[in-house]
Amino acid sequence: MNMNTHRINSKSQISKAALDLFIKKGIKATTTSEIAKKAGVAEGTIYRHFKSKNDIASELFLNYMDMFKDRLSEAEKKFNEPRESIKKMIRVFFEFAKNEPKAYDYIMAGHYSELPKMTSNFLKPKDVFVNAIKKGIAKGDFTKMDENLGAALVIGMITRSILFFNSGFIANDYENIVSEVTKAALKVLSKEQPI
Amino acid sequence: MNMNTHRINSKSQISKAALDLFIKKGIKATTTSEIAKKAGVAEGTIYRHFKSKNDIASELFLNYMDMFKDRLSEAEKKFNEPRESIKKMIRVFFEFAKNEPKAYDYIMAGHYSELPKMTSNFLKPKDVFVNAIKKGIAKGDFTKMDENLGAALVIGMITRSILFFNSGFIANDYENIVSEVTKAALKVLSKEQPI
Amino acid sequence: MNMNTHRINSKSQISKAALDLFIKKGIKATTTSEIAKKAGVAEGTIYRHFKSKNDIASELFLNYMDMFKDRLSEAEKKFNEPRESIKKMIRVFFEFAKNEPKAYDYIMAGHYSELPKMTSNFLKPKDVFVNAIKKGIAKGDFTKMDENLGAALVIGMITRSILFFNSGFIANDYENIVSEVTKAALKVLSKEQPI
Amino acid sequence: MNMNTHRINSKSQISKAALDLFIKKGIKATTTSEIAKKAGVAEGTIYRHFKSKNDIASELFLNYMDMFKDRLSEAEKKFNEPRESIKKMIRVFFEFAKNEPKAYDYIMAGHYSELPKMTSNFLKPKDVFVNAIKKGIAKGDFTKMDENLGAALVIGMITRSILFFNSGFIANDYENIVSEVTKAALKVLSKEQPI
DNA sequence: AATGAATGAGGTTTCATTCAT
DNA sequence: GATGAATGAAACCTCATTCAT
Repeated sequence: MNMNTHRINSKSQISKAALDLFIKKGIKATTTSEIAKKAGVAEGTIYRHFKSKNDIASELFLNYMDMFKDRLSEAEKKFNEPRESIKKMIRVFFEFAKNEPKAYDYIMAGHYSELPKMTSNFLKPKDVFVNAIKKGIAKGDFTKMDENLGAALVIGMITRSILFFNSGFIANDYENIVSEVTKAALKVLSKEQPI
Repeated sequence: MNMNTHRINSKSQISKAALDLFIKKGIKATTTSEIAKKAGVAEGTIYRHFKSKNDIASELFLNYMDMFKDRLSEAEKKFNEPRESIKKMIRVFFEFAKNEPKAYDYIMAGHYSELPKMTSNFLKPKDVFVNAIKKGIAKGDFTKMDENLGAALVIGMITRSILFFNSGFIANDYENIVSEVTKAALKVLSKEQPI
Repeated sequence: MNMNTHRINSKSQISKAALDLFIKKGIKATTTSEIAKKAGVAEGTIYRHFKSKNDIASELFLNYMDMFKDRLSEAEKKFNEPRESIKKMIRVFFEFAKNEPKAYDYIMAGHYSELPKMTSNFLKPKDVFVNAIKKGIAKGDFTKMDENLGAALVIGMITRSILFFNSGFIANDYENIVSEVTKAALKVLSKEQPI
Repeated sequence: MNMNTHRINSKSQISKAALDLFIKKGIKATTTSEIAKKAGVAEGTIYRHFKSKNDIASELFLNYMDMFKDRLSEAEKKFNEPRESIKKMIRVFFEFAKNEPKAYDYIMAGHYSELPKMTSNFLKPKDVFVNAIKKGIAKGDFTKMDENLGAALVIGMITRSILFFNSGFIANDYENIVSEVTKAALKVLSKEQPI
């Protein structure tokens, strides 16, 4: 009997199981026993791969947050034109929510607030927006405003739209929503009325 | 020794203490012992006023959500002009966040998702926005769009701005932010560029 | 407002309520709050009349046990003829079960075993049977046997029959059962076949 | 320190400890802490083997009741002659009380009445007696009577005798009591006077 | 005498973590 | 690496009793 047959990667099984449960019930409300059962491993096995339950939660959060921020960063850097950067970032935001729904939900749910202290002196996704907006203002493409407020407005529109869409409140199809949100964001940021 | 016998109002002490802790740590992560200590009562006293810890959380959520929705409803009904309704609702939103910061935080934090099932077939705050937007579109004041998407855009801008403001990201003063958000919301909803 | 209007006798209300509940759920499982509610008094009132919850249980047990034993004693003393004594005692036993069903159930349920220590150096009901049987043997009316065993046989038949009857297992009517049990008891005790 | 790690059989230790305590004090009055201490395990260990304290009580009751009923059934089936069946059943009853005194006490104490609801639509021990008596009446060996009443009389004599014997009221030796009770039971059931 | 809010000890249960295998 | 029984601290909750009114 090959003990490793179906145990190619216990760690990733555990991560996946934990992610699902953390999203659904929160970190505190998820038990190690549930994680183990869902991952198909023994409870003790969790502790060969993670220091503690919170450790799983932290690792997941940090990884996904980083991944998300990197995708936004890439999008931003792709264009010199701030308007194009913003457009691309909005699309990437929506795409991330669509293609990595669990990662997205976990990041957004804010369950990490249950963690002791997520020291967050690293670059955050919002900072990528702030940068792009700052550039746009400097270039004269965007109307003068506090760039953090600008980021709040744009990110707020995106996230709430995704939330409402996922809740089934909005009938429009996905592409349509992306384009509506993009239009709205540019309206808000632009000096001149976009056509 | 019996300092709390016939305390003016044990129930409200408990509610207040629980609210603070629920916001800070979530419902599950808050212990009844912490609530009791903070409220200055014995742990058993909690159960003379509430059926369970979750019961406190539910009552708080339902009460505050109702209060919030009522204030928005009032604001909406005050004007015939949808644009004026929206303006007032945005102000009321910000005002609620400022004057009842704990109620606001609790509602927004989404900790109630830890509760068994908050059956929410009652009128939600977003529905008040949806109504006003629908009216505005009918009247020709607002551009044609899915009214739920419109609500998502407006509410998203408001909530994210409040979040960023409370996090200290935005330097602008409060009044300024309210007016910027209002301007942006009308830009997004309007057919014609507002002056 | 006359406060005493419906409070003629709090103590007996409490006793009655407690008896019902003790029978149904046992002493430990009955709460003072339930007793108070059922008795229509405040929880604190219980402690004006009884030292403790167990005190109610003891008082009830002692009172009813005494009452029961006295009725049996009376029955026994009424006749010189042991056979007649036994007949009467069996009838009194059944009658007690019928007329004071709660007292009977409480005594029989054995819930008093939950009490700290029911010191039982008083005369017990079984001793009345033992006496009558001893006399009958001395007189030559009853067959020679350990008088305690005789009492066990007779009491066993009575109590089990009542139990089965109250459980709805036996279709016969009450009178019939009394007479059948009496006949059986005499059969068991008698030297000669009773006619 | 970890003296109990991989103890031979924690579950049976817990069962045994619980049985003793349930008999002595009742289910409700027995605490999980007492059970754990007596079983030599940690309190939490109880819950690896049982869903709840009541679960232990139910399992014990169901198991022992079944075991008891099976032994009676076997005894009944061993003979075609109803008189022989009854004789054997009485002996088996006494033997069970002697050899499995705790199981017997637990079944008889009626503490299971503290359990939520022991749905008892399974075959009960008394039904085995009812069957044998019915057969005896049909065969003309036993006098005509309600077979449930007959079972009540016989079971009553047995159980009360055992109770009195265990309480030290009866001086006779065990064998003697069994034979006296058997004689009495046949007297009660038989048409003709047994010699 | 009566009330009932408050108490707090103690009950049952949960669960992250350990460790012998 | 993996297991899973056992642990025990700590969680939630109950309830007999007290005491200011």
